Amino acid sequence: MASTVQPPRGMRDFLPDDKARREGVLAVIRQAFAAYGYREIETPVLEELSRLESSQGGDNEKLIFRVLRRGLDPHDPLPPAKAADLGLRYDLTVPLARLYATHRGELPEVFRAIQVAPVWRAERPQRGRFRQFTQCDIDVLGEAGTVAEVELIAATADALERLGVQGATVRLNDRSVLAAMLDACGVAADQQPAALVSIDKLDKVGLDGVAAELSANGVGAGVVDRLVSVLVGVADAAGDLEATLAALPTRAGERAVRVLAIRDGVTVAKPGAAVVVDPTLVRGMGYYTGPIFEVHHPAFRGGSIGGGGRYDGMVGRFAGTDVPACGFSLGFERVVELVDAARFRSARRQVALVHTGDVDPGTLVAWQRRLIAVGADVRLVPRKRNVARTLEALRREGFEEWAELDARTRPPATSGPAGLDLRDLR
RNA sequence: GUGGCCGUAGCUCAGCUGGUUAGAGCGCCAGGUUGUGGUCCUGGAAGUCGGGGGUUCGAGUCCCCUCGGCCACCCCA
Repeated sequence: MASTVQPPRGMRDFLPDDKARREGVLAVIRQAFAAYGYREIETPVLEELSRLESSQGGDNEKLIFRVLRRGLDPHDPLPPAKAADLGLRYDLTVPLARLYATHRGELPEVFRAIQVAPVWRAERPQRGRFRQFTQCDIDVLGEAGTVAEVELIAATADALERLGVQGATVRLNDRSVLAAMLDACGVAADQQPAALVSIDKLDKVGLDGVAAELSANGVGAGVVDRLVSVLVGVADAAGDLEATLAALPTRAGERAVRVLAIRDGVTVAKPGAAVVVDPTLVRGMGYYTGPIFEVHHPAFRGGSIGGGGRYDGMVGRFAGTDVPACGFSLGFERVVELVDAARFRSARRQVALVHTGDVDPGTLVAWQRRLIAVGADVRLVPRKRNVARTLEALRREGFEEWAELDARTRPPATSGPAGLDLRDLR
């Protein structure tokens, strides 16, 4: 093992190469979003627990890292519920709603926000899943129309396109379609949440698996049969829009108008975009109220690289009056993995000054500053026994040019026109 | 949160059924060699065998606990 000293479980250090790549990807995403008139905001990493916990964050609420109150008496331990009053955010949507409620008067009527920031969930880590990870969110607050959804999807598709990520598909659905579907099949209201979770696993456990889980949850056989036949119909439609709609119960089909409007909108706005209407898409967050969407990529079977939807009820919980809201979140850690190991290197010349140990520090840094002044990034590197190996390592870091300095190298002029000197820069 | 696999020098790994001062390659350092530099030779530094308990005359090797990584589930980005 590398070291016994390690970062906390599920959290990572980023070395220069990783960091450069991540920042490069982030810059592209930010530009793609900013191009649609969105502006970046930032909120504290901590929010009041009561806000994090009452916002229908689904299972994520169980994964909150809680922060102990200050000044607790260690000899008089309180139950966890009373010992903590703040928690690390598990997503960026809840803090955004809070920010909006706090600053509504200072914000435009329709507010478009970018958020690029870490969130925390106390999950069991594995590939593409961490306890601290970065999300890239765009949200539209104050827009009730489907233009919000169309724009969000277009912007997200743009970001992926700019990054050269191929093969991503956006799946679209609407919570009300799901609800109508379950109603029509006779699923009792109190069984619907569990039923949704089961349906969500369709692509993983298959029809039989879903049916078995529904039965296990106490859904009657007749109801399961009806639901399964709907799901079979959807599956047989194989993505064909008309066939998919025809497979739905009438009332559910009627509820699909918004989804269809969004799909049509995206198709008109961005003809190449891969958008698929999928009545079995569920999504875990409880706060979604209408259209929902998710980005899938073959590299993450079963998982998504992003998702979002409309959450018209949440801002009202904080602000008192309802404000329509809709957002899309890209899972940065997963997106980064899909981006070609393209080098996001400095545009400036990267120069190494390989020097012997007998050059005095002032002279060394004077040379360094002279090169900096004419547009290079310059690193001082002590000369070692095997220079060739040193140079190879530098090249891997992006230092393509180098010059050698020893005590006999004449000091640079401290003034006057500076050109990139040490003409034998190699 | 549940289950499985794994954890030996900076890196990649070897250490058979428990037995003397834990090894190799690469890298690193020093000296020499070489057509002033990715060669070769010699020597050297470097390991709490993830951590803690236990079994044993004796544990890197067995048992328990713990930390961390990976995988599946759960769920999600």
